[in-house]
Amino acid sequence: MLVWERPEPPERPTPAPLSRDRIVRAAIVLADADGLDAVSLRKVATALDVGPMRLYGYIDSKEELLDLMVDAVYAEIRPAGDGWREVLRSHAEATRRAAHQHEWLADLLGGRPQLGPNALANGETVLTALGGVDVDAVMPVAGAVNAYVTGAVRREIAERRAERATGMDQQRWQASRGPYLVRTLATGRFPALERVVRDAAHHDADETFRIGLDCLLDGIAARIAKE
Amino acid sequence: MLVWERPEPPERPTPAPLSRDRIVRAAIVLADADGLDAVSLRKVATALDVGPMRLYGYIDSKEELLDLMVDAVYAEIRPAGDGWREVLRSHAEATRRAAHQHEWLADLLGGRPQLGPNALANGETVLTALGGVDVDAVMPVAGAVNAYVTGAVRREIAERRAERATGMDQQRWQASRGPYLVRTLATGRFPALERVVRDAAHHDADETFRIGLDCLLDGIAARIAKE
DNA sequence: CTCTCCTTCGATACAGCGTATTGACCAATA
DNA sequence: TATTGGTCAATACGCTGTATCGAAGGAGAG
Repeated sequence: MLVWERPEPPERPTPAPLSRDRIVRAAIVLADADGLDAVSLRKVATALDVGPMRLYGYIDSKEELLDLMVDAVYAEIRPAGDGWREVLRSHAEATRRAAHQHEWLADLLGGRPQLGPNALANGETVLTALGGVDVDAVMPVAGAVNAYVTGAVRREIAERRAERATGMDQQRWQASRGPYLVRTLATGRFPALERVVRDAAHHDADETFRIGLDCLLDGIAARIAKE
Repeated sequence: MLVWERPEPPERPTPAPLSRDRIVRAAIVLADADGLDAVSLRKVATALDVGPMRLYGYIDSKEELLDLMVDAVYAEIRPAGDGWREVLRSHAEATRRAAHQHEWLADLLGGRPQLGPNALANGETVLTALGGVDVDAVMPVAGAVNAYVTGAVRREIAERRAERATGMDQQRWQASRGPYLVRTLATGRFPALERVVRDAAHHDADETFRIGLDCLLDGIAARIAKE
């Protein structure tokens, strides 16, 4: 059969060039836009114009993808400063900033040991800054700051989401949590809570985070100086 | 047709008596045994000998079930002691103990605002203990302890799981994380990390938790005393 | 150069998920 | 007794992560 009447070979779809980097980037775009629940291997694959199982050439499971996402964010967290205290604070605040930019990070923080290269590099920077400190105290101290950051960020993001959820349709505000809390406090069963809500100054999220962090750093300074 | 040859009416299955309490208990049993992933509305329903949709009479969504589970655990956390410091420490350690008993709690801690009656009662107890403290400092201080506990517990449980996962089949140990870390440290790219791993005393989980908590409480004491 | 085998890869398929829909059933009313 | 209204749970939908397996492509032998 002549070329002219012979159909072209079936258009072999150019296999989209793939890499962990492209996959992770696509996943992060999805997560930034619509939260972690929006990250499914199928959606990531679709975004890359690829079948879902293609991804399994690059990762073994979805958990690994999430690990890669977290490590990718750690690349943006570069603590800096002079002396252990400044570096620890910088690390804490950079992590918090990253979580503001990628709220889904709050869902993952502390969920699995982070052993990716960027997380390790981050740890290295922090531990280097603690080089002058008694070596036995280094891990617990760095760990404590990490723990505080994890917990504080998670709570902050959780609250932000709750507010957003109730604020979205204000007509449903009536059925939502604000009035529930007001009603509950009004029962008088929680006088201490009530007092604080009524009388205390309202610190914003930045202040609250900084106050807790300062307390922790003060306590660490005292402990380090003691030795 | 005579009674004798007439069949009995179809056995109407006695509707299993249900309640939020029974549902939550069943869910907790599942989660304790096989982790949060093992908690599906279907499995909970099956455990109660009931169709999945029956549950929606008692809860509106799975998230609500998880909220109820967390609040049920808060019922077991009763901080006690004399003075704010003892109560805060008691709260922290009781929460940690609860997470040891219910590892899935670590997955949920800090994930959503806890407004259940037991969580509120818990907060009330803590805030009462902080009654003598400057009212403006109470929330940030209690929040900081909560944040630390959340983060520390999450990391601890995450590490415990990782160890368990690699320890389970020790033949696969070779392909697992331990050697990866050894190899990575051996590259020399992380000298500070290496130094700490090599030279530092290894605190166990109890000590590590306590050290961080002590730092935080020391810092809080200093801040409170200042005013 | 051709044929065969082996490996690689991704489409299909599966088991399970949360929950919207809807049809059936029961009790109360006309 | 007939009808209607409301309640409740069985079915069904769209989605998930990933095991399986058939097909296609490359390498090696005749």
